[in-house]
Amino acid sequence: MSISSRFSVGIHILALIEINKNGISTSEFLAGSVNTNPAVIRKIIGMLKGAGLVKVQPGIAGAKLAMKLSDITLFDVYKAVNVVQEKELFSVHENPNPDCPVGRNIQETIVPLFEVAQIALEKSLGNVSVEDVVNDIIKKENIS
Amino acid sequence: MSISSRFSVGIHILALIEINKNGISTSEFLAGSVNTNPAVIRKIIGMLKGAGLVKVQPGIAGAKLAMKLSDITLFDVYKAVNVVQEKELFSVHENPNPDCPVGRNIQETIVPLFEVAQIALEKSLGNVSVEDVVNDIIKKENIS
DNA sequence: TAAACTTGTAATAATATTTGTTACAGGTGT
DNA sequence: ACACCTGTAACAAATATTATTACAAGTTTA
Ligand code: FES
Ligand code: FES
Repeated sequence: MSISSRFSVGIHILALIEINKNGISTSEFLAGSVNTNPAVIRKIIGMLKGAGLVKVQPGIAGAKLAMKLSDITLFDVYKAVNVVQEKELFSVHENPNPDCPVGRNIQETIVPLFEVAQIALEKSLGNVSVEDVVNDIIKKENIS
Repeated sequence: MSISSRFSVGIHILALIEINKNGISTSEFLAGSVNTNPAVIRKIIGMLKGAGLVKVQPGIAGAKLAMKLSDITLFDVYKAVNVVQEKELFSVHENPNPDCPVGRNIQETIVPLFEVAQIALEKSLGNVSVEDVVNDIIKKENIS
């Protein structure tokens, strides 16, 4: 199992809008960089827009950032593109046997533990901004 | 996306072997409690055995614990059942465009950040033992 | 106003992953 | 010999992910 690449693509999109800020970032342009279909990009941009991270308008070419990149954390992107439902990073087997002491309690016991772990993950994502990502890309470009 | 329930089933199996320690925990017995097919249980038990968490022998009915439950953390189970590959909790889109400054750097930039988050998750799982799970189940049973 | 281009969105297809099922070889104990 | 178990592989079914195609509706510009 792996968390959908929608997340990494979302980060990619935001970073590229920034780096291409003097140009026009259409879904086709972005798709060329990510190497996927423009419709995929439009769907993800729609999600980023829903979360207030970008501005786009039907008919008008190009997406723009709606916030400072330093205010957008990876956690914001992660939530925006909806790759993991709340409390559902780990799936738990359904319908355990209610006649078994373990079966009738395992879910209630395990779910909160899984939740703590999920929150630890998400907290970590919250410590990094997309600006950090862009700066790292710029640094890597300058060195090489 | 969700992490395979093999993980929760693995925890369930260990807990049930403990609670049924005076009985014989065959794959059929365990399957009845988890509510799945015995072959699924045998496959998972095989993984737990590979990690040294349980003892089973071909032909001999029943699985036994190979370690003290207090020494088995949820992280141990998680690794044993192989629900997430190392560094691959998050998938990253492949083949980004090497002619784009973002495309040619995004992977190298993002992967370490994802890794930090994954480790935070795993560290959290390492803080809880299967014994804690069993104790919680027992507590819940006694109250109700 | 028409043509050219865009976004938003849905329907569909292709692919991959997860889970369950069936079957059976080979081990063990009665 | 028989009944029972584990280990394992092959297969099937159910889900989820990603890509593709198509088109309505908005915008620009010529
Ligand atoms: S059914 Fe999950 S522990 Fe018994
Ligand atoms: S950022 Fe992923 S291809 Fe440009």
